[in-house]
Amino acid sequence: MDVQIRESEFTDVRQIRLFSDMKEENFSALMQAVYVQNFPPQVDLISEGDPPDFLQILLSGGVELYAGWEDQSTTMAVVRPVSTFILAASIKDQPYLMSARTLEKSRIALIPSRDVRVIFEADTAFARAIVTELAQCYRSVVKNTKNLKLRTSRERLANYVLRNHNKSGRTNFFELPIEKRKLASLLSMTPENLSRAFKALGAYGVTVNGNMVVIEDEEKLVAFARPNRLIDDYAS
Amino acid sequence: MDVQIRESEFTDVRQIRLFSDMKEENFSALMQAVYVQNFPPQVDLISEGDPPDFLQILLSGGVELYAGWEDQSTTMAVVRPVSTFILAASIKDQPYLMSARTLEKSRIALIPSRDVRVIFEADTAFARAIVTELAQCYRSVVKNTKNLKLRTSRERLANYVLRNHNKSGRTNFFELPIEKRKLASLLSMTPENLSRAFKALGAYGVTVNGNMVVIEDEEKLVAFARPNRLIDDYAS
DNA sequence: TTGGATACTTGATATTTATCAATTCAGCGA
DNA sequence: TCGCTGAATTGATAAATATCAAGTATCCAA
Repeated sequence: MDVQIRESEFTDVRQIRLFSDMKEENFSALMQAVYVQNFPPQVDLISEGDPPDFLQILLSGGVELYAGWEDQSTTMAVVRPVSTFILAASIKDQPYLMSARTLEKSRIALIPSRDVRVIFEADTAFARAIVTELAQCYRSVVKNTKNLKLRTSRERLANYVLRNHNKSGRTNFFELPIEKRKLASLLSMTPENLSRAFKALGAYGVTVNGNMVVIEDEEKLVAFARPNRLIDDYAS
Repeated sequence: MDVQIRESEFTDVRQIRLFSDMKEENFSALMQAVYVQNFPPQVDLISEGDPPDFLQILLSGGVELYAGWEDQSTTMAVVRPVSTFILAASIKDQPYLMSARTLEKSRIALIPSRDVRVIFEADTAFARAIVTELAQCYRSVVKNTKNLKLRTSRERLANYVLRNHNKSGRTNFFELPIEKRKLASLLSMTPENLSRAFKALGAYGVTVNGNMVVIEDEEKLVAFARPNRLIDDYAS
C-alpha cells in the first residue's frame, strides 16, 4: 500500500546533498511526484536489466545492491539511509546494472525518473548536485576496483575492519552491519574463506564473536592492512 | 614545448559528446585556456594523489590509466583518442585516483580544471553533457567490477576477445591494441596466466600469433564466454 | 521451550592463480 | 646484420581461494 511521505522524512530528504541546494519550488515539485512504500526484508526492489522507472531514496532500513551473471551472484554495495541509489541509470535512462533488495524492513521513496530528468533541466543547483553525486559514485567504484585488484582477500577484510572501526568512533569494537555471507560476497570471497580470514586476523589483534568485532591492537592491524586514502577514504 | 591546438584537432574536440552541444562562445573560451603538448612514449602525465590541475584530452596516441598500492601496480584502463580523462577528479577538485602515462607518442590538450568548473556553471548544455559522461563512466566501472567479481580470468579474456572482435568489424581477426603484459594487468592476471589462458582458448577456436588474434569459431567462443549486455556492452 | 531452518565454522581436498626460473622470441639501434 | 634488451612463453612449484561435506551455533516461530 502506497503511503505519504512523513514530515520528518521530508526534512531528511531535503538534507541529502543531492537536494539540499535546489530551489524550494523544484524540490516541492519532485516531492509531489514521490510516493513512499514500506517493504519487508528480502524483497526485490529492482532487477538488473529493467528500465529505470524510478529514482529510489532509502528512508530507513537497508538495501543490498547485487549483480549476477549466469548462475553466479555477487553483492556490489549496501545502501544505508538516507540516500539515493541507482541515480546513474535514472539519469541516463539506461537499464539498471544492478538489482536491489531490502536487507531489513525498509521505507523507500520513489521518484519517477522522468520527473528527475525534467527538474534536472530546470534547476541548475540540482544539476550541479547530480554532477557531484555521480562523480562521488564514480570515485567510490574506482576505489573499490583498486581494492579488488591490488589486495588479497585478507587485506580487504583487514581494511574493511579498519574502516568500520573508524566509522564507529574508534571505540575498538563495532557490530557487523550485514550478515557474514553478504560481507564475504561484498569482499569477493566465500563465507568459508571469510571465516578463516577473520581467524587469521587474530594474529593482528582482531577477535570476532557473532557480529561483534573487537580491535585489540589497532597499530598492529594498521601495519598489516596498510590503509590508503586513495582506496579507503570515502570522503575524498 | 607547448604548442597551439591544430584546426583539425579543434574540430575533433568539438565533436566529443562532452563539448558538442555547448555554446560556441563557451567552447571558444575553453579552447582559449587550452594548451597542447606532445609526449614521447612511457611518459608520466599525472600521478595518483596529485591535485587535478587539468582536464586532459587525448588528441592522438594512447594513454594508460593505472593505480598502485604498496609495491603493486595495476592497469585500470586504456584511453584512445579523441577522449577526455580524469573528468571526475577535475570536477570534484579532489586528488586523482589513478596515474596516467603515455603508451605511445601522444598529443594531449590540457584545460585548467578551474576553467572547466567555471564554464560548467555557465553553460547548461555543458553541464548536461558532463552528467551524461560521468554517468557513462560510472556505469563502465560498475560493469568492470561485475566482470572482475563474477568471472574467472579465462572468461574475462574470452569476453575481451569477443568485444574486440565486434569492435573491429567481426572480421574474425584483430590486433591486440596493447602489449600482453598490460592486457594481463587490465584483466587482473599475470602475464604467465594470460599466456596460458590464450592457449586454453585454442579449444574454442582462438589462435594467437604475436599481436594477431584469430577467431576461427565465433559460436564456440560465445558458448564459452557467455557475453552479457549488462557487462560487455559499452554503449548501454 | 523446543524443533526446525539457516547461518556459520571447520576440515579435507580441488581448482585457480601467482611466483620463480629458464628459455625463446622479437624489435631495434649501432 | 649482429647483438642487446625486454617481452613472451614454458615448466615446476607454491600460495590463495573455492568447493564439498560435516558438524555446530543461532534465531525464530509454534
